[in-house]
Amino acid sequence: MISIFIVDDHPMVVEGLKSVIEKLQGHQVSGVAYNAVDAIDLLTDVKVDVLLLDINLPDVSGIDLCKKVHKEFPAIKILGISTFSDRSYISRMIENGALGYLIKSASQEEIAEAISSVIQGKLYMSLKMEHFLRPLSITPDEHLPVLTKREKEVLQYIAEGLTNNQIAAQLFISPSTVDTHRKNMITKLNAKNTAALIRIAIEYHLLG
Amino acid sequence: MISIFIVDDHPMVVEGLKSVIEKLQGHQVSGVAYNAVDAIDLLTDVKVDVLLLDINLPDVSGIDLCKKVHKEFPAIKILGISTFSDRSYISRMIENGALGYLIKSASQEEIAEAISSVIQGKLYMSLKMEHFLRPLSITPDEHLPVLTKREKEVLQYIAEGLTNNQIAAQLFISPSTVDTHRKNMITKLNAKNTAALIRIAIEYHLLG
DNA sequence: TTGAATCTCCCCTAAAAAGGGGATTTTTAG
DNA sequence: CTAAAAATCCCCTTTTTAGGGGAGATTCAA
Repeated sequence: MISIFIVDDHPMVVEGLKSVIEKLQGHQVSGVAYNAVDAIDLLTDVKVDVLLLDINLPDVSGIDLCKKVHKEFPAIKILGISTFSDRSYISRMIENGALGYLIKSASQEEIAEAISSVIQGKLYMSLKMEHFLRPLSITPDEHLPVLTKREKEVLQYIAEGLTNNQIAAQLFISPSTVDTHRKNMITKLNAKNTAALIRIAIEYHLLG
Repeated sequence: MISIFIVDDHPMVVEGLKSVIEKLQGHQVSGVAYNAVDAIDLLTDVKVDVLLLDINLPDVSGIDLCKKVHKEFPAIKILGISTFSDRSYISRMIENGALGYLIKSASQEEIAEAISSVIQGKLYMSLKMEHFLRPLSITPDEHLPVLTKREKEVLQYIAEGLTNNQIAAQLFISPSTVDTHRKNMITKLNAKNTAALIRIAIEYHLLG
């Protein structure tokens, strides 16, 4: 009997997953939690083989919870759940111990397949999602772009519509420096210009 | 017996809603659809009192479907379903005939209450959401900016990083025209420049 | 302590966008 | 049919960004 634990703050999603899983032979839902704190508490008490973990939780981010669970309960196989828009998060969850992810539009078959994959220790990728990630982007070296602290600050102001001069005044640095940061970010994120930079940054959740 | 029809492209959400509704006395799920086209087809055949309609559909936007259903089946009470992030869409759905909305994290009680509210023709607002909308923002005069079809096209290209000249070449129009569209959008969305335009447009879900 | 990353700053020129203005045609909805 | 909305196009000047280049100072981990 495979025990599955669900963490998601949307009761609807939890219900849906539960009803799908309980139709599967040899699977049972051993518990659910609607937030990270409850999840950690409950995981110490019940036997869990597979953890279905939503990426957007009310208290802690799914990424952090993923990390924590992976560290404290290394035997538990983690499957991320998310919507389409969370591409960048997913890679991060995989970097933090998840064995795969499911999109919320997954079919019953996909859910079953995902669970049996991770039980065997295999990586599972939701098919519809795969072509959204660049091929083999699961390799740890190819990852999402990293902006420095200062760059993020500058980015924030750019997104608000400030010019280099105005940002410089805010940060008490030279406009040239702001310009350098802007140019570096455009290069890092492979953007054609500032407008595209903002779009890409938002896609990657780089903007507060 | 109240007949409920569910439109959502996430099977999990559909399952969850279904299982919640079927626990309620005097309610039945008379059908489900995973996209707008199927929804319209099926609605002509079955008796439907309340339509639970997701805002993000794969083919048409929930807004458009809402409009269409409200026009063609005025007797059907429409309840929008969404996640937190879709604030702006919700107001638009209400402008287009929806009687309320539910967030996906709604409890069984809230779902039941929402359905009975709209059956009585009352507006239902998911409590957790209410304070996210500015008070009384349901009034039809206070609304989110509307971009024209052409403007959205131009916006799309801007977000990809094309310049006025490049966009003009794509659309077979003059660069001046593209520039005019850009300026108009900046004015409409009250943005300081193009970078801010992109951010605001994404916030308002104006970008595909 | 040494090298890499980050942050800082400057030069140059060309291109693009911003901020005004006005104006015509085409579409669309009443 | 007609008025409003949308789409088209142009002028002007100034500001900002893009695309190159180089380079010193600091911070931080190996």
